[in-house]
Amino acid sequence: MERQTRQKQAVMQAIETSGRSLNAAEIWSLAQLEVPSLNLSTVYRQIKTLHDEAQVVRVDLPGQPPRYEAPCHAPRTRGHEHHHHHFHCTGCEQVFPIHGCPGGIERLAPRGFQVQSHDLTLHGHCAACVGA
Amino acid sequence: MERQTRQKQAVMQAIETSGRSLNAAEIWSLAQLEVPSLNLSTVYRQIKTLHDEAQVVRVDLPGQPPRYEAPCHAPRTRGHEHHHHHFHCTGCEQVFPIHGCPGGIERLAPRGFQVQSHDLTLHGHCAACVGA
DNA sequence: ATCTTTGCAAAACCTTTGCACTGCG
DNA sequence: CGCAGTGCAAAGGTTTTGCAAAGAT
Repeated sequence: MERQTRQKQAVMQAIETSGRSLNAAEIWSLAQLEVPSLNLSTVYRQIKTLHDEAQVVRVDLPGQPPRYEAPCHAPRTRGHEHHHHHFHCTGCEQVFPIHGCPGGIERLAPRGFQVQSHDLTLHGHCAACVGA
Repeated sequence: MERQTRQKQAVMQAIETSGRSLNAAEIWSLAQLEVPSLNLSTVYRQIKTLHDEAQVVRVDLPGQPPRYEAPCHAPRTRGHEHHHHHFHCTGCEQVFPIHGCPGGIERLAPRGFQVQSHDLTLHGHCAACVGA
């Protein structure tokens, strides 16, 4: 049976309250504000558990370590995660969700290929880094 | 001054003749057919050299180790690499180039964000794996 | 008291680096 | 020959795992 611990809560809360996608180290930093003794291994283990329970979604961006974010149920579609993409700021390295999606992507595949899904990542400067 | 070696030729040839994007291990396997004693470190070093010389292009797909491919000069645009994306086959794990690109991607960014570039990856089954 | 979860340290995995040797020019 | 390039082994960075101790129920 699953137990409630300060560590687990700290990890979950870090992911939920950030509003963006965090990698393991970022989650660790944030969760340590809550539980200073928190160990990185524990963060990885909690991430794995939460991911298996579909409490967090893994976000893979090209050339980057995996990030994790809280499931976004906005236009709730039968329990499915809302389809969205990500903006990667090359200034502060933070990753933000973006909600649109260009159409007609299936048409780009070579003839005979079958598209199951797609990932789109935008790179650039976030509002804060454009100003700076 | 730069020297010609069997190892360098084997690495370059593996990348050029494959017609797709290869990771370090794949390059190693292929190049070893040519030079069986080839060391993985040498492969990494040659990749780095070739990449610095713009002889190979690095391809990062979400959640995957970096791959490398020969530059595609098709619609040669003043020496620039032709802008393209990739199709990742979830069956055979191979990666293929795709040449279209959906428009209006900049419009997806949040207000105040500045888009510099983008990556698009399609996932699915390639023609061979659809048939199988 | 039981049994999951934790912290620590070691291992695993991929990539890079130090160093002496090979071999191209 | 001289020095770029190679092989090997060791080191780095990140994630995973083994194990004894801690702590939730």
